[in-house]
Amino acid sequence: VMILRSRFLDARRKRRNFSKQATEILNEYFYSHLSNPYPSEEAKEELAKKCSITVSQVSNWFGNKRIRYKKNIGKFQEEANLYAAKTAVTAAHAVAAAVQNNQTNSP
Amino acid sequence: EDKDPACPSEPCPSAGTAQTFDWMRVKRNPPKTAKVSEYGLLGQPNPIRTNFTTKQLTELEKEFHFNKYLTRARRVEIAATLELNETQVKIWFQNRRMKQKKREKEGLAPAVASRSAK
DNA sequence: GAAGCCGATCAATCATAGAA
DNA sequence: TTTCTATGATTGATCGGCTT
Repeated sequence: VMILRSRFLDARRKRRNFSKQATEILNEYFYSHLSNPYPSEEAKEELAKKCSITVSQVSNWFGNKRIRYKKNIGKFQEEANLYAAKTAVTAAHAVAAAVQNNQTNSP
Repeated sequence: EDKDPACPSEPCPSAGTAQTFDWMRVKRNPPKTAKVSEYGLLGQPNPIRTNFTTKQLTELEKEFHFNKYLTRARRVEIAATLELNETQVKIWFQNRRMKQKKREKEGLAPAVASRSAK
């Protein structure tokens, strides 16, 4: 039959998931730019370096993420809140550190 | 069920403000490759994304190896031979060139050596 | 002013990795 | 192990911008 669907047995067969931290970095960027999750070429290169993946892989990741996110926003709500909180905590730490440093220098 | 954007300027941390931005509303127009089938009859307006056969892809690939760009005449020829629109052939070559460029850019010096495999 | 190209993206699908 | 879901990659086709 039409078993010709053997799409030349692409290279997608040997797919490898990205590292936990790479996904972490990508998601942080995605959710902190949820209003416009379209990283520039420069931003993609930076993300690629941080994640130890190629620029194309970064593009693929954002392409898939955007499509899948808008396909079912509800499904990503929990994840969205998670990263929103994470960035908030990071910001809080920065402020706390600044305050701490300020007090230490004020006898 | 949508949430009324009650607090647009106030970053209330505990509330999951899942706003919908413009990029989430983007919709692509369906492919103009409608091409009502010859004897279709089935209420299939248009299969949307055409699935090229192995034969068609092989011929296109062969032609690409010969010429990265097509002339109008050649395009008409190929389209007729492979039973595709001129547009489909044109688009295929465009995509193929992009693919070629991508491969050249990446398949060149992986930077970090990988001579530890095998 | 329509037509082709480029670069980015979309959207559907494939094939596999991983969870259940 | 088998089934189902999450995810990276591929690709025909679209969108906007620019050139011919």
